[in-house]
Amino acid sequence: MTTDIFTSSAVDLVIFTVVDSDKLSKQLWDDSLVSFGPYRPKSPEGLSLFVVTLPADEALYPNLHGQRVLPGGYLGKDETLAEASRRIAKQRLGLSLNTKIRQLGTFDEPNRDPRGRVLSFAYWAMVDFVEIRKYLGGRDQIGLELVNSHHYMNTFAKENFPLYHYDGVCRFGNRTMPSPSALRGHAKTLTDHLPGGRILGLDHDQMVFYAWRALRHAFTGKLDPFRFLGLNPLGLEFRISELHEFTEICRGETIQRDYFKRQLLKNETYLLNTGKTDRSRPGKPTQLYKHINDNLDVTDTE
Amino acid sequence: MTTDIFTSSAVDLVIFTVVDSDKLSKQLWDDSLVSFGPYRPKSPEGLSLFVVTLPADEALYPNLHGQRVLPGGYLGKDETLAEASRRIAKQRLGLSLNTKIRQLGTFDEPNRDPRGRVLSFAYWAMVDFVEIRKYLGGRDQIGLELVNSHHYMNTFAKENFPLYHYDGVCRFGNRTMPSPSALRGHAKTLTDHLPGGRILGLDHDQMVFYAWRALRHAFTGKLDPFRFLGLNPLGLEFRISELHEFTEICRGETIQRDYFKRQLLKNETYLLNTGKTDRSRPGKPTQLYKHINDNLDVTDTE
DNA sequence: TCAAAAGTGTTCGTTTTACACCCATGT
DNA sequence: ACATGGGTGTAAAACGAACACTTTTGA
Repeated sequence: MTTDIFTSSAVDLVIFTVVDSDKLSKQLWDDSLVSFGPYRPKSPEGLSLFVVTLPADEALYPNLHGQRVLPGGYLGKDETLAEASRRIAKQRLGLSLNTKIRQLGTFDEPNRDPRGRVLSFAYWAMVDFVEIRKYLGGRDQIGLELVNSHHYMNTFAKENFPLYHYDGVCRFGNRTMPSPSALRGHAKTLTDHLPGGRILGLDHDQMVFYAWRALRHAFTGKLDPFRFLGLNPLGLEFRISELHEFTEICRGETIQRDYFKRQLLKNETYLLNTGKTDRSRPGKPTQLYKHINDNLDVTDTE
Repeated sequence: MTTDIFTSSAVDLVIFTVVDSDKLSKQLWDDSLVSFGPYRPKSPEGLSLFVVTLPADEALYPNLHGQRVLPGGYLGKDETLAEASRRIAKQRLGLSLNTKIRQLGTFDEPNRDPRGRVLSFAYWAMVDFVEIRKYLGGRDQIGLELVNSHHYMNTFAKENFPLYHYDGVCRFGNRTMPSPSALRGHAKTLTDHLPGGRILGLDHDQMVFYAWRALRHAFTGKLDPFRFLGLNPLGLEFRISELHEFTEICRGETIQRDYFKRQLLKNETYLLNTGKTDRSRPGKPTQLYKHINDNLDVTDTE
């Protein structure tokens, strides 16, 4: 342990995963593992973005009874923060984090942890649902908390302003566009000021929100999101429309179908047309695409 | 002191300042305080961006003899990181940091500090040159290191590719645009791979580079850079062309004069035309502008 | 025959880039 | 007169948003 006399150093992990929520309920025995808050879709809704959570440790946090938090742990003696992140994922979730992990920032509010001064180094990553699925539930009650879905975005837009007023919307917060107000800056709203209120314990809602904002980065401009994340959660071959949906959910905004495709397939894309046709869904059959790099494995820590 | 048994926690500060390098030499007795590297302008060059440095402590770092580093210090017992940053600025530089300070990230390479494992929390800010000027030189040899200037940018463009190939260029590194290569990501070059080689000791070149990238953010889109920085270094009333130059130096790229002005003065600007005419420079007299908020003081820590 | 999803043509307004020329000043 | 820096007109190109219509399938 590396607790010193005055402060402890901990690492907290924001681990995202994306899964088709229709398939989700069929694949899981116990759907209390998956928390949608008040945003459980009534009808099939396609992809949803989740974050991995655990119940708060009753011994450490008697006041947080029943609340859920992000997986975390102490920083070990001779570890780097990245190493600690992967170790903690392994120890607390059983998960081998072999995608890219990124530093989020240090959370150092003196009162952020009721036990005393704990510095938290937050890291984030996205993992494949098939990896995390094995560890859901069980003794440790590993679970998923909804971060975003089309259902959430639609509900939000109905109860507030249309989505184009925002620079991105998710259940853990949003930012309004800078232009309309004379302030000339983004105005952000976190869960404290959202109708649903806090979702996770401690300051972990903040961490999820900032991690989500970093995640949005993977989908800006001409960037290759798979390369950025070190992960392709869509499978080896996929439809453009699947990538479209994935992008919308992660960015928390809608993107025109036709424009998205045209931009994507413009010169120097990271996609390859496999030439195969997929007719697994209703409607006109589609071309399947794959990533130019067959392997996105992450070997280095950064 | 908060050194624990295994690791120390330190805060390092990347403090930027902008000054007209012509005025600079006239105002300073000893211009060895200001290091341009090989990029000292021969003729008047206008604004330059600098970072505040100190000589490395000979006692702590016998191997770094003669090298300069960022101001830093240990994290105190009951301080937040932001408080520590302001305290260290005061103690090591005499400076009251009353502009916005921002977290840069945690540097935790096990071998980054030859003394042993030291976690470094880097913060960055921009301060007014008139503030830092008082403390330059003297016993502590507080000095400035060039980060960017038109002279540097022009030299760089001559020796490499034209500036539009880059997403921003400065003496501590640059990023090439994502599009031309098939990689679909930004490719960055740090001082290790730049002809001049390392500039500061330890891993402080990295810190300056990442801080500079964050600084560039202040000048994107419709953002008000003064609000972002908590500082207006141009004086109460200034020319558009001064703001233009300030922006170019900080972003490390050129922006068209006419386009810059039109964009800036479009609806909902943060500038006010004072109606005054300035004829302090050759050429046609100019309108002077000021910021809509007379006061940019920062009261809260974040 | 119809709904669903994909593919594509076209329009329109805005943003960005570029170039050009004129203006008002001090020297 | 002219160099200097400021102001502005205008045009082309690129980009983004929107809309509509066609295509191809399964039910």
